[in-house]
Amino acid sequence: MKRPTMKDVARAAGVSPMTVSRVVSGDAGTSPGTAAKVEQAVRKLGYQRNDNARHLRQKNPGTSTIGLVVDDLANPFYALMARSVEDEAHRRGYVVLVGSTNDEPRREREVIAAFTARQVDGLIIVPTVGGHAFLKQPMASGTRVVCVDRPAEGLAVDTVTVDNRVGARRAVTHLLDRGHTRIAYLGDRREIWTQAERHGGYLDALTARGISMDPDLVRHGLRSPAQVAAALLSLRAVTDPPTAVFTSNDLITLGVLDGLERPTPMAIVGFDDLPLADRLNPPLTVVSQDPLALGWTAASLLFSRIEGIPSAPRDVVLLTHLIVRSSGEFHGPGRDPA
Amino acid sequence: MKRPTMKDVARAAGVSPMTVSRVVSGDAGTSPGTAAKVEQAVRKLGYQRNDNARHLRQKNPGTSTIGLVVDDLANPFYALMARSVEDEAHRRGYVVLVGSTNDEPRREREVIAAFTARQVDGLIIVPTVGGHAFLKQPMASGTRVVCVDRPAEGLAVDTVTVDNRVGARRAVTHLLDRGHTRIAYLGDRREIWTQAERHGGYLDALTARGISMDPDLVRHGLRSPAQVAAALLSLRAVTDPPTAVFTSNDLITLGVLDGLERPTPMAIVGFDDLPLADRLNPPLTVVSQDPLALGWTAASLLFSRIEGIPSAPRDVVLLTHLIVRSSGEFHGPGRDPA
DNA sequence: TTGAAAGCGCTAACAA
DNA sequence: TTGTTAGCGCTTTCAA
Repeated sequence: MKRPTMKDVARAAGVSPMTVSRVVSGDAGTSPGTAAKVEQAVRKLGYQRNDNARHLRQKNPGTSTIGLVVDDLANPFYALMARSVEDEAHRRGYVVLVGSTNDEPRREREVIAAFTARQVDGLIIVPTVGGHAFLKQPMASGTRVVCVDRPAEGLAVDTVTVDNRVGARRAVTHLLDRGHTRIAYLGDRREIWTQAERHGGYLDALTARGISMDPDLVRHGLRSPAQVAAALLSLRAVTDPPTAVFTSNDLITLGVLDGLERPTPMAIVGFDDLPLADRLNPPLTVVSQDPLALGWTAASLLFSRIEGIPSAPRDVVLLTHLIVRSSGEFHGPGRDPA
Repeated sequence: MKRPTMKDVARAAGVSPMTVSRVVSGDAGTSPGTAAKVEQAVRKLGYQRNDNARHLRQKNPGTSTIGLVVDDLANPFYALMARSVEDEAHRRGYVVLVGSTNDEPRREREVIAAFTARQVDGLIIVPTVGGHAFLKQPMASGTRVVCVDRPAEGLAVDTVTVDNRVGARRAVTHLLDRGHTRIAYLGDRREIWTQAERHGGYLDALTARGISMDPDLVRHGLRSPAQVAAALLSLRAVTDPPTAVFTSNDLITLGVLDGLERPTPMAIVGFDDLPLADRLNPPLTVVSQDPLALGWTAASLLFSRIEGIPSAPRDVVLLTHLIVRSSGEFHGPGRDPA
């Protein structure tokens, strides 16, 4: 019932615990004969080394454990990122603790505290909206930190993001090119950095064409399908309603699609690609980013820090792509389904 | 640079390490005055307790860490499950180590070994195809195990699955009811329990109608979009080609949709619901299961075991639902797009 | 090649 | 209320 320890193995093999340690850890300096005896005892008892105890004593620092803290693991975007991080970690012999913050600073702090208490060597985090000075303590005592998707307020660390603003601008410009002038913006909380950036790109595009922003067409803080549905409804009720909408993340795009008849009576371009996007009617035009690349880049950065590579914090910006399908086309009122 | 220890705090506060331990762990028996001194020293040094060391000594066993081992964390289905497990774990003050097996027994063993070496209290696993007797050792030494999505070969543990066979049978029967008699089966490796079950359900449905299975219409082992595309192509080339296809998981459904013109020239019913499934042309009929419920059930089972609740291994079977949209309808050859 | 002693950071058990 | 001693399971260091 209790786990066997090295002492148990030592007794069974008739050697000292130190010899067991050497054999189990593959250190040199044991005769083949003794090694065989020890290995047999290990098998017989079902012994496995306790790595927590090991890391406590071992001079070579580190637990070969990292923590990954995302907004929501169930979001396909973060799921892909997580898989990518995990693959790289596994390749290097690390395991990964994972946690979702739900974008709540309090939960983020709880999760991070639980991870650092377990002596993770590093942390890859998608920071929530609040300040992150609380990370300075663990960093000072050796925990490496990399931010991904968004930068952390008040914290100078390696950060991997995409060109959100450019991507959003491109999306909205695409809509303008198709003849739309009444373009709505639907986004999550603007306190979230990516959302602020994308909203900025929306404004950039309008400004470049000399179109003044109409506050009636902008909705922030959409975090649930119900909120998206409500926003959409209210949008269609304004005088001179929008002919197109730019949606600032995948969940909002999904929400809008759910709230619209088919074929879509409003043009739409969304941030984040979606499976099946090309099989909708009309096929969905999107700004796509590569979550696997984000995850891999963040992991690589983290591991090079853990391995002791110094230098000032780096900012890596990956590129987005506008995938033009056809949901951005302009259709006059009274459009007939094709 | 080095992490401060209790000794450091003790020195800074002018007390013994034991007193620090009591304050930090919220144990009774320290005067408010000393507690305040200690807390101040903790803040000044940025001290955080090393929980690995703590768990090593603490009589109360357990590390408040569990491991979650899935086939592929990037698969939305497992991502949802993971989130659900993580939520329940967080609610109970546990953290979760996560790993993907890619359905490779070797990687599964590596991941599980890395987890047990870190003294996880329990494991929730989606077992790969191989035998799992190797789990008996950790189980004997106290690691609790729950299987989810599929049972583990040669291992009697709590298991949470869905009624795969019934669901598949319902899907195929739905197709038969719509007048199809030439129905193809596209599945992943049949060694995977869920796939064998679903294939069984497919056979059940045919048998119930006295239709004999045509081996030309059955493809196993589809694990990539390319393989699915190839299978689809070869299917359409057989004499008397199928008018409908039953796809045995979400990835295969996606692959088939990608390989088909629009509107779909072949009826299709898939296992697993998909976002946007209802907005396709035609809307996709599916057998849906609830990954959140699977995750939550597995987690609840695991935690009750960890808390010491005994009893013989339990098998929990959750229900699937046929969501009828319209991709199952029968259309003669030469069908005109609507 | 092997083992004994000490100690990693913490807490159980006891003593003051 | 506080501190001392011992020891969790392991590895370092040094001696045999």
